[in-house]
Amino acid sequence: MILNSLNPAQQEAVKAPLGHQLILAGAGSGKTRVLTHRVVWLVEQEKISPFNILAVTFTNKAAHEMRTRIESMLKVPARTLWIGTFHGLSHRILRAHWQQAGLPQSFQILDSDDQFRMIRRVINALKVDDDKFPPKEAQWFINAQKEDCRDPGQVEPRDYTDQTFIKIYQAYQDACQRAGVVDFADLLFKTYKLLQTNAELRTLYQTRFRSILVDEFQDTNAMQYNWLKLLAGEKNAVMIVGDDDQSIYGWRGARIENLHKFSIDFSGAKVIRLEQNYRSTGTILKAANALIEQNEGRMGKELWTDDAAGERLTVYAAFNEADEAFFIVNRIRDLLLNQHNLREMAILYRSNAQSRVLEEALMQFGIPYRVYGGLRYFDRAEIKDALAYLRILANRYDDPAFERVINTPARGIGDRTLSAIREQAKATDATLWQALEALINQKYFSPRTESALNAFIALINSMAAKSETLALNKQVELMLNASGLMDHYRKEKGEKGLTRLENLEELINAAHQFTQEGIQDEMPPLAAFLAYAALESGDDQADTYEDCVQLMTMHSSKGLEFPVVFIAGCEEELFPHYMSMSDPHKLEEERRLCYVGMTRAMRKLFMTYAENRRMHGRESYHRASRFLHEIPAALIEEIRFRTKVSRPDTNRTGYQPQAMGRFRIGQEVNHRIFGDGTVLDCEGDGDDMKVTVRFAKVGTKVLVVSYLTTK
DNA sequence: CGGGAAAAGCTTTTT
DNA sequence: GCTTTTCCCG
Repeated sequence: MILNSLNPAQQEAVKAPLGHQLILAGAGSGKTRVLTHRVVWLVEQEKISPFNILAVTFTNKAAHEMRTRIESMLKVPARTLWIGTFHGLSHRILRAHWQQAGLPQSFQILDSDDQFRMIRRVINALKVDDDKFPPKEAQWFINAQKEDCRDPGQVEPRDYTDQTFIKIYQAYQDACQRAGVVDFADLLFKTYKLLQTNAELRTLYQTRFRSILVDEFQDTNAMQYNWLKLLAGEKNAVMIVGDDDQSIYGWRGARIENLHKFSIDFSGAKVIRLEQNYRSTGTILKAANALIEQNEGRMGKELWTDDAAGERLTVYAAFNEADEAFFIVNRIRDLLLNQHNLREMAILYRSNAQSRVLEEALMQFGIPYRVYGGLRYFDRAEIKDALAYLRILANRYDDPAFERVINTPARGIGDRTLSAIREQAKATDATLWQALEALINQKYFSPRTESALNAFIALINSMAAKSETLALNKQVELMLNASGLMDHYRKEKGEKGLTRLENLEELINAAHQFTQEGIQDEMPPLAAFLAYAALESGDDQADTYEDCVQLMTMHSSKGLEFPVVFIAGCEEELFPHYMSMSDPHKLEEERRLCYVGMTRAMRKLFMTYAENRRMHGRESYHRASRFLHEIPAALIEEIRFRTKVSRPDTNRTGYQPQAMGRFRIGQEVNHRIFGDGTVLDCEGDGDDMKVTVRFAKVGTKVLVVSYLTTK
């Protein structure tokens, strides 16, 4: 094994004796290399079998990447090595011991949308006022309780509101149990409870995993911490890798203090700091260090580099969001002329809503771009419909699937019928399918409704019978046609229907591909495919080969790097976000987010803000973000076209707002026919000047100035 | 049952 | 304000 490609701190981490280790790994310090080398070291030097190693990550992407790297470095096969997400690993354990966990063998996983619908149904069934107890808040409450390992009976109600939420939590758990479904938090919680109560299984896993490695530890929540502690037991060695300065998921339950707790709970834990950065220029690191120093209670860490200082950061003060977008686009065009590829550039922002203006500007200049973090494939409505059919084929009692499928496509089963079924289910503590059968036996429905319902039951049963012996992809194909889903979406007019059809057809391919690659242990193919869809719904979406500008939130940029980074919207109220400004802890998290954004940049970092921005329909004026003021002025080159008049230069391809006469980018204008609008771009001068204007009512148009009046 | 109008959100996201 | 969801009616 070759270790001389690693620096001393990295080597220390890789070669550390078997015991607890806390690796504080700064941004761009090569933590994935350390983790993968460590696993190889354990196998080759410590002679630990891959069978005895467990590596835990947060995302499937990270898990896949780690496995690929380790397998390419190891000489022995690593199939027995467990690498996965907390959820994936828990799922695997629950599948193996479904009986002991009190689950049906065919149990299915609810995603957050399914969970939401289920909770909404429970609230209605309990006749609780959903204005006072919105499903969203109930969902939040339930997940927060689970993250702290509390069953409904273990929650201490502080007031009447809590009592009602506890009632909803209890009813929701009962409904899940009857339907044989578990939500994401349940995967971990049930595994935790299983190992806690079942000494035999606990010993089995504790004996097996002699060495445990956890990535991105600052993102763990309370339950994940307990889960890990339980699995580690008294004897096993645990190495965690994390960075307190990059903790940006506090709002979804991540506990930054888990990093501090680790050194106490896991006795003798040694702290190793990886501070040498291999990504950014000295200037970028200096700026990021200065920013993060403003936070209190840090574990302490300062990134440094052997690299040159590089260029100063560019800060641009824009009039408004359109001006900001055009500044960025102009810079991208400049960079293109300077041998940069589009894929080397990223535009980062605080919230997704900011992408629209940026997209419009990019589009106007014909610059290809890619927005990350849209709707994922397995989250699309048509795909969820199809999956719901598959789920009900596997398990008739899957209530969320039943609700989705019962009248999609429309087959004459209306709301009234459905509420009768729900009432019956509630009254007899049964699943919807059971309630439906009971009501038919009681001759409850009108003949017309009854025949529609019988047709539905027959459809599901016949699909199940027919598809039993088929290969997975043929099962999917049969279901899509027999259910009428294909016909349903074929009828939908326009581009939308066509895309949906394509998506459905793609599902057949996905199923086919899944069986080809399928190494899914003992699980039946259909159950395995459904679990895959719920747990691993495509973060492999990135076609990095396409050369285009990358647009994403700073949250989704974590772990990535780009030669050129633009951070847009560096204004008070937007970044830090107004929802996070009053709480010092939230404010510090915003600062860490800024730190994450800045440390994505390898060579050049731009930070821009708009003095005037339309937010929630209002024009609002904001000052530059405090984060900009926390960066030493010497590291910044500020551009402010309105106060610093630059000489007109016709050779310049960059931004020239001074040469625009009466109109400038961002100006509000009025047109006799098109109404009010905003100037997006100007070309030429005098009366021949052409102006691109986005009108509120009719969209974007290019006009000659004489038809416009300033506002 | 589907379309249009009214109403309700409106930070960040993975599993 | 703009977009998504819900609600109501033909």
